Amino acid sequence: MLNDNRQNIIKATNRLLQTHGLVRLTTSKIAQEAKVAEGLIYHHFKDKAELIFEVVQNRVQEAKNLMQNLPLEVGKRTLLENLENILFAVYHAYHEITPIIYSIFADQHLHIRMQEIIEKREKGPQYAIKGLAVYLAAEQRLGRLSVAVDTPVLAKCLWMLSTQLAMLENLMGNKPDEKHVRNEIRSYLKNIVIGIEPQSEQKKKTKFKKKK
Amino acid sequence: MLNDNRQNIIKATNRLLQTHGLVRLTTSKIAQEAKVAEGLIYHHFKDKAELIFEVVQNRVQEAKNLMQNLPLEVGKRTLLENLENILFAVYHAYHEITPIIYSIFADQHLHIRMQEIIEKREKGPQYAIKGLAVYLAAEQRLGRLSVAVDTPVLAKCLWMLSTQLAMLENLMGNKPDEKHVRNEIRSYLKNIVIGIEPQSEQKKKTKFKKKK
Amino acid sequence: MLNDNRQNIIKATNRLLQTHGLVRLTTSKIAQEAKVAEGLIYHHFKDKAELIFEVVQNRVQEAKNLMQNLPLEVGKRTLLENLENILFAVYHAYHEITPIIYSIFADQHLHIRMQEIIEKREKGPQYAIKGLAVYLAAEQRLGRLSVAVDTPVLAKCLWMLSTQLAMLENLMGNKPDEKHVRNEIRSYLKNIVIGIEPQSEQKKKTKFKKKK
Amino acid sequence: MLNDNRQNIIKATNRLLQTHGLVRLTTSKIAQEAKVAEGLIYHHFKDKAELIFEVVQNRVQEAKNLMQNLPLEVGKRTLLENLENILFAVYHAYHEITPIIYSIFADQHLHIRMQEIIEKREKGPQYAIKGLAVYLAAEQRLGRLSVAVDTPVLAKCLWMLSTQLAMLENLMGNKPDEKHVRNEIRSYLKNIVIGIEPQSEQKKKTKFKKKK
DNA sequence: AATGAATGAGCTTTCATTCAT
DNA sequence: GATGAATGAAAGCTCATTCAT
Repeated sequence: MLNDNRQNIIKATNRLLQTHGLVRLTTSKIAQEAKVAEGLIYHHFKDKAELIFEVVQNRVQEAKNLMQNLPLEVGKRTLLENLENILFAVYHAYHEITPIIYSIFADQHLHIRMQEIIEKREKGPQYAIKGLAVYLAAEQRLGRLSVAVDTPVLAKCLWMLSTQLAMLENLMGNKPDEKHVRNEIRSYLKNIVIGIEPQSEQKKKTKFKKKK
Repeated sequence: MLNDNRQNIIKATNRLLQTHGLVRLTTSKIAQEAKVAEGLIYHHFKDKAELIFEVVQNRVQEAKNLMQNLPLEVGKRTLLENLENILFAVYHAYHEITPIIYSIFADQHLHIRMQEIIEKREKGPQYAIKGLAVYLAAEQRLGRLSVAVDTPVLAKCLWMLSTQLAMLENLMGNKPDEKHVRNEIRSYLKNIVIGIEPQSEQKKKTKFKKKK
Repeated sequence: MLNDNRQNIIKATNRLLQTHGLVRLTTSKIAQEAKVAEGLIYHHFKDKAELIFEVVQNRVQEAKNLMQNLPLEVGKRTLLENLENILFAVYHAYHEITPIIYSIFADQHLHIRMQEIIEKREKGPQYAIKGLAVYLAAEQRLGRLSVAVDTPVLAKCLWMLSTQLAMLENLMGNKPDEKHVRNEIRSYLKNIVIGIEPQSEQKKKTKFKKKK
Repeated sequence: MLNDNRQNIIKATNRLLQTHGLVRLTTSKIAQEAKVAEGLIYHHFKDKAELIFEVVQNRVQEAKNLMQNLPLEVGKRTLLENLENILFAVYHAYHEITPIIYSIFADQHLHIRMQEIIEKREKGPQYAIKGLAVYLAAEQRLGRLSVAVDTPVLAKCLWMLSTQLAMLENLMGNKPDEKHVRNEIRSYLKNIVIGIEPQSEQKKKTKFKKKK
């Protein structure tokens, strides 16, 4: 309860970062959005930079957490179906977060400070991707994914495609549209991951029967 | 000679955008960097936004031009070698420009203004990718790329991987290191594009029959 | 006490408007005159226009209030003596305010904004004149003013003469000099209002018959 | 021909003063309106103040000239008809000019400079009114105006009413509407000048017969 | 005479931060 | 903890004026 207002301020800042961006984000707007007095911000945070930093950090952590809750159903359904669902989840995890995380590029100070954290606290993408790599390795062990595949690299590529899609959609100002996004993802998977499924005759037969 | 100072201002703005970010970009710093009076900025540009806008537009156009000069050696070398060179070129085209473009997320005003232009002047990614798609189609016609591949989609995926790599390197604060980047790209191509080269006749037959 | 500085700013602005004119009125001069920080102006007023606006409105309201406290001694002294005192009071109410109001012609933005308020809040001259018209009607009922007179119109004319006199004195740079002003007013009344006092019965009869 | 541009600048300034006011009048807008280079203004005028001063002075002179071309038809029609026409002409002469002349109040410097001119060159209202006073004296000599009237004072009053009406209409943002203005003027004349016509029986009879 | 790029002082406004309450 | 008035430095921008051409 005592920290109620601290959370209000963080949430208000997050909301404003999302909707209006870092550039015109003022302490007075934050106070207004959080329904507290402007001065209170300085009881809870050293300065505005620290507040923004906390918000961005929260969201980076959040992205990592979301990556750890991917719908990883090892051995179930087809691999492509699973990947589609996973990439869709990744897309969703990043679509909201992207504008805030990328705000970092707008401020060298914030950027440098975040770089340190990313390195020290293992908050970088490589750590967020781990779960996906583990999943792919599991499928590989089950024989549902070609052994020729380097699973951490594939995991990274899939993550990159999903997050870049989220970023492009944001850049275009598009609101998330499930159908459109799923179509995009499916088209990537169809054209890129053609070779990653094991090529032995039996398996292929089994698989494509199921698809029908 | 007449537009000397106009160009000086644009170049100075680009330099500061690169080194200090959008948030710390002030008209007084720009004037100082360009060695002109602050008022002159407003003789050549309606306001600060228009100046930033022109810089971003120039750089986007530059990237687009670079995309049209990709090392597209159809039929020569191996496909993977060619793709590696191409993705490396794309990476280079976007490495410097990425932080600037993403900065725009941080300023709603600029963001909205940019979106309009992107739509009107066909400056979006889709147009930058065209050349790459044409190349892939040519290789496909030569039988060096599986006919199962949808070339525009593959082109988009390769572009997304290259640009997202550029973004990640920026996020980590890494300066462009050819060896490192080429290794990354090669690992992507190896793990992802495994299936896009035409396989031995038997396999292809089996596979494509099933797809139908 | 809480609004102390707000009032200081308003008073300082009024003083500067009076002494230096609208063109030379800067926020920095206002802050200096009010002995506050320049930024405080924007804590209390949306912008400079709103501040000026409030000052003008205050003074217009003041003039209106003064108009409602005219020395209206119905039935006492002679009509001309009363009118002289009234017009002198009107002159005084407007002498200071005239340059400020007329300054507004010089700024289209302020002018348009003022017009809206004048219409909405009934701050125009017509409302200031009401009291004078009521007085004249009272004198008319007492038989001290010709029934041929349209009292609202006469009230308006007397108000116009007084305020225009105030304006001319300002234009000439004359400081208010009671003797001079009273002489002027007396001369107007003598020459213009000759016919408004009821005349001998015969004349009135003749006249009003003819009017019908 | 050589002074063509000088005149263009003066006319452009006058137009802008009329439409947009003194406050936001810039040399760049003037140059644009006059279709000359900004620098040219300083070949023809010492500075911006001198240019504005010349324009205001021109218009004051113009008002004086217009006052000398009033429709003074001595002995013709009825006195009230003549006065109505005269006041209407005065109104017209001042309606356009008023916003520019009163701009003086917005700038103390301009105000002080104009005061000197008004005094030295006899450009003040008193000189503009002369013609009207002469007309009234002529009518007085013809017996069409009571000998009790001090003609210069009456002339001044009539001028004040007309110009104040012009000023009020401007303040309200009303465009000149002949019907409305004539009604106003007529109402002033009816209620104020009741007594200025000679009161002998014969004359009154004659007059009102004619009116019918 | 005419141009318009260039200047720089000064304007209005914004905003992170402080502090008395 | 909480308020919001107050600060003052610095931001974006305007504009009269100059000057090389």
